[in-house]
Order: sequence, then structure tokens, then C-alpha cells
Amino acid sequence: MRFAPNPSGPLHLGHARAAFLNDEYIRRYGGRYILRIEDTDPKRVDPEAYDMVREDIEWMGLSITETIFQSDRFSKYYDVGRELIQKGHAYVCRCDNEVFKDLKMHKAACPCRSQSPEEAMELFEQMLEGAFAEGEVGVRLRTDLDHPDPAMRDYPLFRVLTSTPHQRVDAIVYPLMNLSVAVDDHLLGMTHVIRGKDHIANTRRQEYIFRYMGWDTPVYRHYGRMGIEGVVLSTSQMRAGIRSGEYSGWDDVRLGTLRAMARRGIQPQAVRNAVLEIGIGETDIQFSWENLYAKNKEIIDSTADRFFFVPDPVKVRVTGSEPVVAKAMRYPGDESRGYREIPFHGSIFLPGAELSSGAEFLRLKDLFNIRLYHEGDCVRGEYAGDDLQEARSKKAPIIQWLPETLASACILKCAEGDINGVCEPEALAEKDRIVQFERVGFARIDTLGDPAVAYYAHR
RNA sequence: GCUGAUAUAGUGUAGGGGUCAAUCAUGCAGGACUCUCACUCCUGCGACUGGGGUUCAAAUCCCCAUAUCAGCACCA
Repeated sequence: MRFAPNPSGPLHLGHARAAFLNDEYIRRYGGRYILRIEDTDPKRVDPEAYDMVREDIEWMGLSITETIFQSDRFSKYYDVGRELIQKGHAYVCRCDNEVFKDLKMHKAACPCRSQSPEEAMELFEQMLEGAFAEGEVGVRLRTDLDHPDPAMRDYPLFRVLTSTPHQRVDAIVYPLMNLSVAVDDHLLGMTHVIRGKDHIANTRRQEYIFRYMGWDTPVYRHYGRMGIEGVVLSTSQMRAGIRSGEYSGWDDVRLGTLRAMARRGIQPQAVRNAVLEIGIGETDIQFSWENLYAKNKEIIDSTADRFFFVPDPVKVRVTGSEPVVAKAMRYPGDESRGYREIPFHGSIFLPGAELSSGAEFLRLKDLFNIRLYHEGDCVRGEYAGDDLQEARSKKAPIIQWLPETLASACILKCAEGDINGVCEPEALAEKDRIVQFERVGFARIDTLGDPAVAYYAHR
């Protein structure tokens, strides 16, 4: 099996599907799992992407057994190219692109097609020596001009590219993916290839090469296209968004990249479970965040300690009670995980939304009931008893609160925007921690400080 | 335009001639539990794209239509 990303940017959910699906087959049936970096187009290689891809794969925890770079293997591609030419299966085409396209659509041969293997070989060697300029020539495979699918007719194998130097290899002639992929799939002993439906035509093209070379073809599986609601998965579109300042970076919370998910506290195992559930169906699907969130919650709920986070905090003076200390469980129902101690002495923060909801009788969670009095722009609170049952029977909202003296500023980063708030200092004890802000949702503590920054995951 | 693939609840899946008045998860609604709108538990809601055909019997096989997606790049 293999996972073969193009190093043009960080990996996203679409990559994760291919990566985990292949990984799962390895887990179940054994075999080698080759990470193949497909960097045969210098125009599409982002030098930083090599590292990003490596990091993302580490995050996913794939059981990769070996890693290869196609840019190290150009000579192998040239060798196969020569062999195909020798066998009369390929020729060097000097036609104008538009002209060829037109001929192809009419099932007509271009003049170059009648080359002898010797002529073609001569031209190919000249190509390698740099005798031709970029765009002037290409090597094409002789397939079948009568093929009903125009996409199959004499497709290209190599091109000349000099305008963009490659990061890792000094080359004039570049293999195109159908050649390099077919060669590597064979040379690396691939028995099964699982990839997206968008490669279905490429599979058929590559099968020509396998046939001409007398190689056994792998078993191919093509899964359907996947879209994600409200997210662009296209690397180039994401890059454009970052450049224009619309996104803060590759890990912007609104992006479908793995690093964006990681930052929000989405666990790799959750992504794995979600994409494995989707499977290798050929149906095009619209991936919904809900399903991923459910998988993630399954994993993080039991380990995430609970804390108060007060969004859009409003300071309220509460009278009628002596200072007391509230004890709140770190995890409901599990005393062994201990308690947070939250002191009350008059002045507290309450969620702005709660005050404007119109409720007049509330319970401060783990403390006591209060009655609210709206006096102009100000809100005043008054102690209204300790009875939890009373609050329940009156269907009073049980809300989170924080004392003025024990409230750390915290920005909660959401896809919809930032929410300013305050939270318990203890929640900010360590970076990377995943907590649940009661009545708000799960979040990952991203940056300590004043204000601290937390990334919102989901409810 | 040509070529090909696909079509089951809002979303994702199972089911490949009878046991399907269709599985599971998620979602939503209600309830139980609970000092969170979390977790857990219970109940409910919600789907075979349309039309023909084959057959005693079709979600399942065939044809047509429709829709969606992909390819027809000197990208992967």
C-alpha cells in the first residue's frame, strides 16, 4: 500500500482519508506502507511542505514502513521511458498543444506519431541534453487513437521544464505523473492502490504502461469525492486565502487542514474513526463536521476536566450572602478527580447572554440561587437561597460564573470569530490541555498568558 | 461535446432477488439521571432519485431519464 501526497502544502482531511484507509488495510492484512512524496512538478512544490507533510503524518500516527521521494528517482523514469520508446510504444511529439488537442478530438494522428523507435530515441536523448525549450516537445505514449475516451488517446509521459528549478533535483526533462506513478507502483511492488475517483482515468492510462512493460497491475480501488461543509480543501485556494489575509495561516480554525483540527483539539484517532466509517464507497459525499465532532467527543469527554468560562462577561454585584467558597467537581460524578474551589465574595462575572435573556431567577452553579434586578444599564443580584431543588422546580437556568478576583482573561477562538471571556485560572494551568467549558463546549488551551487563548473544538 | 463513475433519513453508513413496513452512528424532539446545553440511559422523528422492464417476488438485476462528480493539462 502507499500514501502518495504532493508536497504542495499541509495535509487536509481529504489526505487523511487516503492515508487512514491505506493504513487500515496494512493493520488488518499486513504488508508494507510506503510514503511516496510525489514532487515531480517543481511548480507545485512548496519547499515548506516537505516538513509539513512529515509533521502531519506523525500526527496521524501512520504505520509507514518506508519513505521515498520521486525526485530521487528520475533516472528510473528515464530508463522506463527509453524502454517504451525502444519498444515503439512512445514517441517524441513536437506538435503545438492546441493542434494536437484538435487532432486528438478527431481521432487523428499527429505527424510525430510515425517516428521510428530510433528517431524517437535520438530525440529523447536530445531532450535530456537540453536541446529543446520548455513547451516545445513532449514524450507521448502510443495508446489508441480510436479509444472512445479522448482522455486515453496518446497522453504525455515527459515534458521539458526549465523555467522553474526543482528544489531537490537538477533536471530538464520531467516525468508526468502517469509515468512516474506507474513506474513506482511497479518498482515498489504495490499490490493494492486505494485512491480517489478522480484518478479513475489515470488508472486506465497507467494500465497501458503496465501492459506495454509486461508488468502485473495492482488491484485498484477508487473512493468517491469528498466535500466538507463550509470548507475549502483546495490547497491553492487555501494558500490564496492566507496570502490575502483572510486566513491567519495553514492552521486557521476555518480550514480543513489537519493542523487546524489539531489546534482545536480534534484527536487524530477521531479523524481516523470518522474516515474509516466513510470507507471506500464510490459515492460522492458531503462530509459533515457533526460526525467528526461526535467521534472526537467520544474520545475526549471522559478525560476533559470541567471549568467555568464566562463569555462576554458582565460584572454583577450580588448582595445578601456572606463570602463562601463553592466546590465544583472537575468531572461530574467522579470525586476521585477532585474539586475546584471558587470563592464568592460579592462581585462576580456572568455571561452577557444570560443577563439579556430575561431570566430573573438563576442558580449560580455549585453556589446558590440569585434574583436579578435590572436597573437601567446595571444589573444587580441578590442572594435567593441555597435550595437546588427550588431552582430546579422553577426551571431556573443553572449558569457558570466567576468571582472578579479569580477570573483570567481568555479568548476563545471559534470558526465564527473570537469570543472574549474569563475563565478559571486552573483551566490555564498547562498548554495543549483539552478542557470542557461548562455550557460552552470543548476547547484546547493554545496559548498561556494574559489574555490566554483557547481554541474551540465543538460542543 | 465525448468518456466514465455514482444515486438508501439532514449527514455518514449497512443491506447485492424473498426473512426490508430497511441496519447502525450522528442529528433533531421529548423524557430519566445530573448543580453544564457534557456524559449515560429511554422513547420518538426521519430514507431506497424518477419512469419503464425482467420476476411469483426488486432497495437489490436490466433499460431510459434526471442529478451529482470526475477525466478529456507538457498538474497530482
